[in-house]
Amino acid sequence: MAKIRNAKPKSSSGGYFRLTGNKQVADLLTKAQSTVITNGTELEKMIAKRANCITNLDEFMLNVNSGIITEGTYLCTKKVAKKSSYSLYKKEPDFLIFILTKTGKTCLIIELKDGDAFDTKKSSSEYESLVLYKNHIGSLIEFKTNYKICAFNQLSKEKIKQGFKNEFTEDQIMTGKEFCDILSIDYEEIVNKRKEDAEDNFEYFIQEMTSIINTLENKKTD
DNA sequence: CTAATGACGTGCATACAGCA
DNA sequence: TGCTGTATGCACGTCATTAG
Repeated sequence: MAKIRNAKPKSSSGGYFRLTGNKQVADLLTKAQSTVITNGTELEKMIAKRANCITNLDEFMLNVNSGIITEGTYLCTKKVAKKSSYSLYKKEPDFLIFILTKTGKTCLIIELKDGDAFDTKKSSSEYESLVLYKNHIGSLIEFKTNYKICAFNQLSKEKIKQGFKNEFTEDQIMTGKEFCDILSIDYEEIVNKRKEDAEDNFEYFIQEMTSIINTLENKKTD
């Protein structure tokens, strides 16, 4: 759950205090910033929890190579990939998806983005990292490898493409819905759960601001 | 002139190594 | 073993410079 009211920032909020000159406001902004970060990692966790996950990539590959695993769709998290022999100097993508059918084996390298607006300045380096990893793992496994960028909250591929300054072609772009469909998990359910958080965050934020305003008013009439 | 870009800065979370 | 510092990833921002 990514809720501002539950955020417990560890580092100090000096920057926001400099910005506002009010400790209560600064603390609230710090908690909000903390929650933005949490929300991103939370999304990865929500996906991993609902998908068919691999817990050991090396073991999985052995099972594939020895014919024990022949079919199915499997999700490999960054953490699991990092611990495997397929790790690439801490430059793992967010997810790997392995799709095995009777006709072939595919590995999708996924970079997941929360939100629909991007850090446009980093799109080219994101791209290079994906290509790098594709070449790396592609040379090690007998899968057809492909990289995809996924914008979880943007339904329009054209907008995603634009957001990344056309660094990716349309078939390298995935929406959150497509991503979830591949993994057979419920996109709407995840989106709705996050909307609940948003409602709570709105209420909490307004409530806190109101309370700050009230204390200021009271000081005035003292 | 405007849009894009690179370098840099601020804040926070998390994983992990190294230490006591 | 548990704690702490460090590296990394992510979101968002400024400023100066460059490309068109």
